Amino acid sequence: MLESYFQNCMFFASNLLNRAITKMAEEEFKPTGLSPTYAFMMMAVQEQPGITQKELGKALHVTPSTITRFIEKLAYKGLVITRSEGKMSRVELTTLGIERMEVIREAWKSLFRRYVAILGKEEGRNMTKMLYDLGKQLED
Amino acid sequence: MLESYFQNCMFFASNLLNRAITKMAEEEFKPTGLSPTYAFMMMAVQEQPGITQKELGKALHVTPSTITRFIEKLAYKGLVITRSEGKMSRVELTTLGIERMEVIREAWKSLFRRYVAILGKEEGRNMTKMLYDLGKQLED
DNA sequence: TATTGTTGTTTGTGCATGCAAATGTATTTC
DNA sequence: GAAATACATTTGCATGCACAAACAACAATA
Repeated sequence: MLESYFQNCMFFASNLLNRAITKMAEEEFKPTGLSPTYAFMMMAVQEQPGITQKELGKALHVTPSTITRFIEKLAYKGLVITRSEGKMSRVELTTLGIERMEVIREAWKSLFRRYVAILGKEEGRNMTKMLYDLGKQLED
Repeated sequence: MLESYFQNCMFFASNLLNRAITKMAEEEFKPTGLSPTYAFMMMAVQEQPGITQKELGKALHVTPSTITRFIEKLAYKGLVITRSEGKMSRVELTTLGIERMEVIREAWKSLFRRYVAILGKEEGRNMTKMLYDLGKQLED
């Protein structure tokens, strides 16, 4: 059958998984009014106020251009402000942004709970670690 | 540190991995002139000539709209033709398409070899299966 | 201090992909 | 057999994201 034909291709399998988890994440983050990556960006900024865009990119594994635009949008929504310092631009949360963090944290937990409900706590943790390590191994 | 803060989120880990393997796949499929998903579509069509777009979507786990557009593009490149049969549209390879399959198969093997070189054969297979099963579990 | 190189950010552009609504075709029901 | 329903495809629209080139600030060197 056709499906089994692709089953043993890692690109294919990873795509499948990624679409599934992304969909889940999008649903869970819906109450925050942000899509997951934006929300993670907010968390990173809260965790390290005044963080540089470069650092953000490193932390979230996204490209500088993506960071620029995401931050732009978050700023437009009034959730962060940037202050440019020499050639770099530092980001922090606004009070509105800080307020919003509550829902975001909650959504994060929900996402976690949701896949743990399917996989079990142990398995969820293991799989996550595995994915992370695998990703690290494959990226140069 | 910030990175470790996100390491145990599955959405995050899956994204990391997916970007890594996608990049790899794109590189390996470059000689085919197609990006990986198009190439897989070609393979699926070859495997089951006259396949319906619905079936294609099922096999590749992509949305009907995506299929429509991909097929459109492949048809535009002269690699497939579609013949509409009632409400559905069947796809098959053109001779040009069939010729192209050689490079595609080769690229597919290269991709495989490439991650096997990093992970080992056994591990590569295991990981792929794991990803696939995980994806299946998480998608409803 | 003018030049050259390095590094962080931004902008232009392009693509994969999904969702929701529209369209066209088949099937059922009355 | 006309109307309603179901199903496959297409279209309109939006979004996330990357790459490459441009830009801006800083550092080093001659």
